[in-house]
Amino acid sequence: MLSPYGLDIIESCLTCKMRSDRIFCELPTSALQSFEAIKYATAYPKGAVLFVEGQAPRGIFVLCKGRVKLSICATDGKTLILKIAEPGEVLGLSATVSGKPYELTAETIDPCQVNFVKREDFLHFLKDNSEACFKVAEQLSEKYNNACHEVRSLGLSHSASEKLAKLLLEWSSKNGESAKQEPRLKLALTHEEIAQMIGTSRETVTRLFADLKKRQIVQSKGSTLVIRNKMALKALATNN
Amino acid sequence: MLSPYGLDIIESCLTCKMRSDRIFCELPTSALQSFEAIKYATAYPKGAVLFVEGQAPRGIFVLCKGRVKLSICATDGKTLILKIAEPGEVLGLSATVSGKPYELTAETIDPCQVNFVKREDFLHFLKDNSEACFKVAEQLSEKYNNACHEVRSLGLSHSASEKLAKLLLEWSSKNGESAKQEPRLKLALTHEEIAQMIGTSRETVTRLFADLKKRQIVQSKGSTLVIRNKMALKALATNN
DNA sequence: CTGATGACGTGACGCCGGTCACAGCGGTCC
DNA sequence: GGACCGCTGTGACCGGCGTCACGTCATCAG
Repeated sequence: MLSPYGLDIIESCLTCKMRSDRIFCELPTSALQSFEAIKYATAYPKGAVLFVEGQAPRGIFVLCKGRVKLSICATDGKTLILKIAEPGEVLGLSATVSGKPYELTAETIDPCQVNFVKREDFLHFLKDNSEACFKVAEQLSEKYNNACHEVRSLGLSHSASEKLAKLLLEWSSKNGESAKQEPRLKLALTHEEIAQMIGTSRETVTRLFADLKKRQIVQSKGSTLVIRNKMALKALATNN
Repeated sequence: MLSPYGLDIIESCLTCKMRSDRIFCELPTSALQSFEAIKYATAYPKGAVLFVEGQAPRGIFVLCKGRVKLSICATDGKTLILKIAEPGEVLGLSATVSGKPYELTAETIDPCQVNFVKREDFLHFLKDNSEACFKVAEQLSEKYNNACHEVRSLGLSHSASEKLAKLLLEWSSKNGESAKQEPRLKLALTHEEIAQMIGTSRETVTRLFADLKKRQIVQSKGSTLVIRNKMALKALATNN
């Protein structure tokens, strides 16, 4: 088995060990087999661009391994990071279904393994597999839901500190850490990128972190962040 | 035919004159008939609330006549209007498909005719009608697309004037007015509501309009607004 | 006619946060 | 080692806009 970019390639969806909570994974074997026939298993290095906003949709990208940064970008270069996609997510789905241009840009931030399916093939696949079609609807609902949360965070927050607090709480709830008294999380992003996630400037993020540390709400040990006062952080996230 | 709230009720989807660009309208007759069997034709007065964000999804609301305000709301009462839905739109679709709570609030701003379908019935309908299922996926893609535009507008704009200019251009492009040299549009919303659409305060909207008038970019005649300098407005929408 | 109500208009004030500028501080590559 | 580069930390400045306060105008009930 060749392994470009240091990845262990998952050869077949039928034998994939992750077949649990993934999208096209719980399909009947016959459907999975026809999916198998139209997919292209591909690998990308860190920093590769899967698609760019505004492009005509070529097809879907099922992320099997690695993380992908999803962002939108203004004409002046200002960037907003919407999400860091994790394995199991389907990227470019809505554009592929509707035929409209990709509405955001997808760029790998790890070496990634991706199953690509051409739009034409995918649409035929959906016509023939009503279960898959329903799963697509579910997945799109999920994405819409996320987008609504993003809108809420961007549109209804009063301050940058509120948005940062929300982001930290959201991150801590993704690992099993949220239940703990003092959740820990890895800060895999730079201040610049965090700023782009909450729509503010790099300097502001630096200052906000300094403030949180001074007020003993968080504490950083290298690249891990410990939330020492969860209540205070929640208060910041709901007030202003 | 009874007509509550001054509406002419469209009795059947099969004979509906609007069967063109609507969602469930281009289905084969057999599918339309089973849709007919599960839908409840209902009517609402102005100001009625179809559903509230956070509620468990009861089902979908197909808007046949009238307009519906879609908004999200913060704990402190601050409101963000996402969209004014027009006839043909399906409301509550994503929540009904995913089973998660409605992510926004829908409130009529005209007397409205609505076809309601219970979640359970609707899911069965989708299982049996793969074409309908695909249409749902298309519709959800559309909604996702809209949400992305909203995120872009909220997250990447530098100023309130930029967002207002974007909104006015968007409105003028909805009627056939956009091609004209000096497009006209009806201002059906109050300054307060416009403020809630672009995430700013009522006073700011008033001031922005005053400024646009002073600079001869727009001109108001009663409740209609004339865009006198489209170029300048576009410049405002892209710059800062 | 009069009071109430709701939308619009406008000045004053203050603060959040964007921007610029620069200073430490690891890494990495010759 | 030195040079370079990307990230982080901080101070100074100031402009946009949220907020408060108040005034005007149209509509409407009685």
